[in-house]
Amino acid sequence: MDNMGEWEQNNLISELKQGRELAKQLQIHMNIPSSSHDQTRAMLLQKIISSYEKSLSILNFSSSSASGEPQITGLQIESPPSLNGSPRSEDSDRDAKDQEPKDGSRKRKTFPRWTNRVRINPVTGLEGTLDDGFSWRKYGQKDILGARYPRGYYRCTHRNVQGCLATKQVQRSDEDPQVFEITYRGNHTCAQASKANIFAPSAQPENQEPNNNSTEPQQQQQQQQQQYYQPQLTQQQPEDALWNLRQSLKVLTEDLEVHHQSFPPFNFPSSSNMTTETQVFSPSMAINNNSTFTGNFSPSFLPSAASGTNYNFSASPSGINSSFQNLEQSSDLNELISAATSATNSPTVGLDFPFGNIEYDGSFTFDNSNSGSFPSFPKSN
DNA sequence: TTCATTTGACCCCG
DNA sequence: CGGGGTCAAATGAA
Repeated sequence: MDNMGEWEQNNLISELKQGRELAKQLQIHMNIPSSSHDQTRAMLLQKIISSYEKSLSILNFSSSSASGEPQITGLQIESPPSLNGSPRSEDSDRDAKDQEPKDGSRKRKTFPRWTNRVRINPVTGLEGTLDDGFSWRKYGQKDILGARYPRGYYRCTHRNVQGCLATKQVQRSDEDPQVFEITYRGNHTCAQASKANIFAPSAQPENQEPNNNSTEPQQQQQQQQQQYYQPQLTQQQPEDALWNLRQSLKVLTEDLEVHHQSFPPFNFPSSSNMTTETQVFSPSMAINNNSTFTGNFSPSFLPSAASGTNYNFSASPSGINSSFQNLEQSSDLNELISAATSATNSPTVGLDFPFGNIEYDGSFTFDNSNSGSFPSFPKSN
């Protein structure tokens, strides 16, 4: 905790520097007309915004947490240990809990968590967003007291292999069935994160295709969707331009994050998210001008987005919408959701999400609860 | 065959 | 003790 301040400071400084650099680059690019540079400009702009957002969020957190809670940011740092060592598999959770006692505080600390609320618009039909571009594997579903819809539990597909402890919970809002609350815990430490974030081609294990830089996200989403709606798709490339944009956007945020995080663990998605969300929609969108995107770029996963990418470009076929509605009515949505959320790798084919577009509600929340202490071990509860 | 989801049981925390 | 979260066997899909 002591370090937190320092850490935050460093992050803040690096964010600001980053923003400055990006602004300079933007300035340079402003003078260059070609369309190809438009993208670059958009990216830079997005990055700059992200940078500011992060900076602000860092400040906010620090001030807010004053009381003693460490910040999310800080927390994140800690988590890595587990990762580094030997990745534990599922069992680890329990074990971890047991083991924790060392420090003295045996609270089970959880990772920082933040919640995004995503709204799906049946009308528009884009999709998206339930997934953040990461591959998630559903490991449970539970009916929650007082909640009409069950909560789905997801963990990173690479947990066992890479020790990625990121998890998320997806719950549909009672009041507004079109709204889903996605709670993320922990950040991705797996290769996905880097991939997703970076759009550089990286060699990746598993299933990615060489073609797209970051295909994963797309793939994932689709897969899920596929299960329910479609047979598999193979990956395809979405519209290049859009695609690039998104990627770039991601990259940006991620980039930033990466910087600070020298440590593995968490990026603060939230931070980026928070601000980002606003940014994302408006500015970036505008910049892009894609009719396609339209709202969809959803912020949904800004948080994770930072890490992942989502893309849903899809031109969604009309069919989806209808299906979506149906689902909605039935309770199938949940399933869909889960599917959506957990993506594995799916190819992108467009469209796929039954849901339609998702919009960011704009709300997201952080839980600092855990911040009180860091667990040596990251598992969530 | 491999991998993901489903689902009931189990465990821990409050 | 109850609820939330996780495990893991069973099942299904590709």
